[in-house]
Amino acid sequence: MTSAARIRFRDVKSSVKSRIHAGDWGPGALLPTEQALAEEFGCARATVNRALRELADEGLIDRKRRSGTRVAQAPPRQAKLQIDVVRHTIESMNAGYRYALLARQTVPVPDWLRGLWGAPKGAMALHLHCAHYADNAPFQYEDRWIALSTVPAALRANFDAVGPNEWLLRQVPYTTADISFMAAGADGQTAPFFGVPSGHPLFRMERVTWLKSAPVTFVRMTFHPDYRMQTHA
Amino acid sequence: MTSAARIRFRDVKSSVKSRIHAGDWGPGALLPTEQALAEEFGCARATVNRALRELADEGLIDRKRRSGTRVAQAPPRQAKLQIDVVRHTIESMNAGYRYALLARQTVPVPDWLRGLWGAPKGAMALHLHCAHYADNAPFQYEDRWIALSTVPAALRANFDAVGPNEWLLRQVPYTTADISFMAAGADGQTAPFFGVPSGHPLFRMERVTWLKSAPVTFVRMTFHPDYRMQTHA
DNA sequence: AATCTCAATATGTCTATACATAATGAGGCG
DNA sequence: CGCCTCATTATGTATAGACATATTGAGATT
Repeated sequence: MTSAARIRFRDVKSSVKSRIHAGDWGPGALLPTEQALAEEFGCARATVNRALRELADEGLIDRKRRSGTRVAQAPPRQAKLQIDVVRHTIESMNAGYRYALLARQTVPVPDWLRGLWGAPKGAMALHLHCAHYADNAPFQYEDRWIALSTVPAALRANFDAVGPNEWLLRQVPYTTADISFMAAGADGQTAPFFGVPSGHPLFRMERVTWLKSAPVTFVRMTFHPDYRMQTHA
Repeated sequence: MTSAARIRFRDVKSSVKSRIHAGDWGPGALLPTEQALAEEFGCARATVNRALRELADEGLIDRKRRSGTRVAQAPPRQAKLQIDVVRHTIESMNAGYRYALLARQTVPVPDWLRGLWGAPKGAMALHLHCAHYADNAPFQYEDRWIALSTVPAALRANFDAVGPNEWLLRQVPYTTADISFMAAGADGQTAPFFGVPSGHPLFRMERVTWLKSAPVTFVRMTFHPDYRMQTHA
């Protein structure tokens, strides 16, 4: 029969992982060397190396040259969030998506935003207010600022059909961003939009976006009262 | 002098990445084969393979056997959150950490939690209320449920010194969890704790935890009014 | 025109070997 | 005793070569 199917790095990886989960090696314990594991599994050291490297990426083990490989002290509690375009979020709920541009204004960048962006005095921005509906129920209120120094094309863009988020994704695809989440009370714009009293708790996400180090956009997304953001896998 | 320093996979990776960022290859574009890139960079195919594999892990490119490697259509907007133990969060702000157990009760698992956990009727739980302070200012209110069927040792544990989160991490280190974030109004417990009026918006995180498929714990963590959760690099 | 078969192809993985690099600890020296 | 030096060691990375595997497009068959 298949005397011993060729070992794959996935087998080594899952085998080591389950031994850790089973408690064979407790937190802080020193694992055998790659050499030793390679002999035990009957494979090349490179195969063990790849397995252990991926486990280290996942945060399950810590590796240090010369010292060896140890089980991580604190198991990783890291959450991955998939930040989708609102339209996709809504469509994946099998709901109808509708979008409306509520207001549009070209203004000097206010001081608080100049600080966030690191923009010079006198910089100009396009300020938009947008509404996103799921099956005609208000879903998200978008308060968007676009840095005209970096994205001047925004002035000539018509945001009636396509929302600024999707438009920006096409214009400047590869950006870096800082995201934060918080609770906020419904204000003069969001309270009437969602039909809740002023001060009502709403989930909010803010994102600052740069292209290299040039400011691109700042957006404050406020969600409907029952919204929950969940970790994804 | 150094005629041509040996190429490393990091060099290949960053070179390909910057070409994509620069727009040399737009979204959807087909990249050269590993073979071709290896010749261009003067290195082995395995080196190019590792570079491209990592870029694919980051979501920047899509790879398919025989079809080749393409620049991803939608640039990845994924956020990684580092969920730390509260004590670490507070200590890393250079603030003094203080913890207090407010209430402790053994009760049958309520229906809403039985649903979340998939627990049988009549299961028992330990229900705790805890307070976490940063420099004596209220920081987080913890409403904790522990499944006694899976973690019976919790009955004999003394949660006066060590909080249930850290205690559980030591008892059952390797678990899977579902995390969600939301906004909540201050209630009978949290409003007096934080000194805000009832209904005041507060950021909340809930986590359901299993060991394999056995329920371990459910926790509802409500944060102080100014709390923001931020993405971490 | 529709479907089926098969060879070509790009990525996926493994091996054996080699050298690079960081960290450690032992031994020597002041 | 404290400090420096250096060999040792485990991981980190590169290479050439090989085989595995999914997918596709072309050509053959229906």
